[in-house]
Amino acid sequence: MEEKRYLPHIAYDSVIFGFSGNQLKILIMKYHNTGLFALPGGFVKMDEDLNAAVRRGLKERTGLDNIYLEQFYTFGDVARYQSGVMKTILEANGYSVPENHWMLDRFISIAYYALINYDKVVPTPDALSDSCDWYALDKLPPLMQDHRLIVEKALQTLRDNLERKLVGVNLLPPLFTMNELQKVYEAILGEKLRRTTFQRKMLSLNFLQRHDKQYSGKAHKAPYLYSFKQ
Amino acid sequence: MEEKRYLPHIAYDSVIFGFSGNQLKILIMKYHNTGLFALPGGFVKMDEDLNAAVRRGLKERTGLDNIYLEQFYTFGDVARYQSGVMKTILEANGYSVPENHWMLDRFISIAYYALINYDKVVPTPDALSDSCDWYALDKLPPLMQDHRLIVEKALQTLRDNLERKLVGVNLLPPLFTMNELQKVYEAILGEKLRRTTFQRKMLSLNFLQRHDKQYSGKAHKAPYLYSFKQ
DNA sequence: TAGTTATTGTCTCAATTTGTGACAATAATA
DNA sequence: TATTATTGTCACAAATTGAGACAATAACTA
Repeated sequence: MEEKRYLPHIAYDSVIFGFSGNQLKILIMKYHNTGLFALPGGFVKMDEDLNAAVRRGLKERTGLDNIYLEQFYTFGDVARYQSGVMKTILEANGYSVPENHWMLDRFISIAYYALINYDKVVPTPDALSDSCDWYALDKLPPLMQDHRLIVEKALQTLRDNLERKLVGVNLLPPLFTMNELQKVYEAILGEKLRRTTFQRKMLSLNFLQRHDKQYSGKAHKAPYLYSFKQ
Repeated sequence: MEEKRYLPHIAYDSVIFGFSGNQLKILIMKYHNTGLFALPGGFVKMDEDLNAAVRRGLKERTGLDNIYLEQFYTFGDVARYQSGVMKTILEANGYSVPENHWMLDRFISIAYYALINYDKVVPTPDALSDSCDWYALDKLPPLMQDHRLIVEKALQTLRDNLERKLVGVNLLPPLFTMNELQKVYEAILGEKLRRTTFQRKMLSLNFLQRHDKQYSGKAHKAPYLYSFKQ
């Protein structure tokens, strides 16, 4: 936490989405000895691109490179600045915090969301936290500061983008069935979709490559596997 | 330009769209004695909400409150920081600039676009610039730093949002004809639209309130005037 | 081995939306 | 009174989407 290395007043927060058990989940950090839950976030080094800083943090939390990442909003209200919270966290970790410590200042935060393959992730806490875990969106713990709002805006943006881009595939492994893709869409949109209409729509977009069938061992017809073209 | 009053490293830029002569235009500042053109922008006071700072700047440049405003991206690459440019501008205005002046630091910039009624605006330069003028999008002067990129991303976002929200009306006066609205859409999308389809679409959205006809003095049927509901 | 079960791929038809042109209505002009 | 330019609306075709039907099939059951 060397003071001079980071841009003051500037932070980022990331809403990292994964898909498991037919549910949309996100990664949440829990800070040492405080009961405080927060989104994974961090600071930008003096000579580092903003996007690079976020990818660096993502790599540390998930072990993954080349993550689908999108910036969606910058939160800049004065009210989000509560120096007491940061002080609590730092002191719970044994730091003695001078009044004018840079981490107690007001921050604006650039928020990103990421879509990753749940199975590939090894959630990893940082120095200040004792866990980094998946939480289903409807079972989030109380989050510190305005992080709840950030999550909601991330989900809203993801929904909006889902209809324009084919981002849903980033939550799945390279090969997936049409039904799995539909479940992802249903989890994101929060509504049931019609099987035939969904399949027709997806295929008409010409972004899916069909592969061999997947024999699941279940007593029914085996579905095709698909991958995302390009 | 009192140093302590602004958050360091943080700026905003605004792409202010207006509609005139069937063209989309934006406001561009020209700095004193430098030949440099730039987007209107500014800094955030220590105790000021980010959005409030942008509205404050908008008010100064246009004279307007209650502007339709949307944040669309935060630019945070290291490469956008060119201390030489800022130094040139400051020195051309007679400031003597110490090496470590806060305005020469690296900045990240939160970019917004605004939609306003062209006729209501009184473009007003700031202390460092000698003009603030409308430029058609296809006749922009060379812009400093990455401002060209910011404009392009603003236009892209505006296009994307046009299909989801009914933002186009913000570029028109309170009462407008269907044809005027169509011209706005065509200017934003950069393509001709079909009259009947456009009219049917707009009316089906149920956001338009029909008023009396507008007698223009032209030799043809007078069109209805519309306003935006709510 | 033949029937059963659950799910899948595909097809069909209806309903809705969009593309395209036609045409009468109308405000000012000649 | 005819002409002109544009508008509001309608009609029909084309395309897309909604909703269900049904045969195909992988594994299980008996």
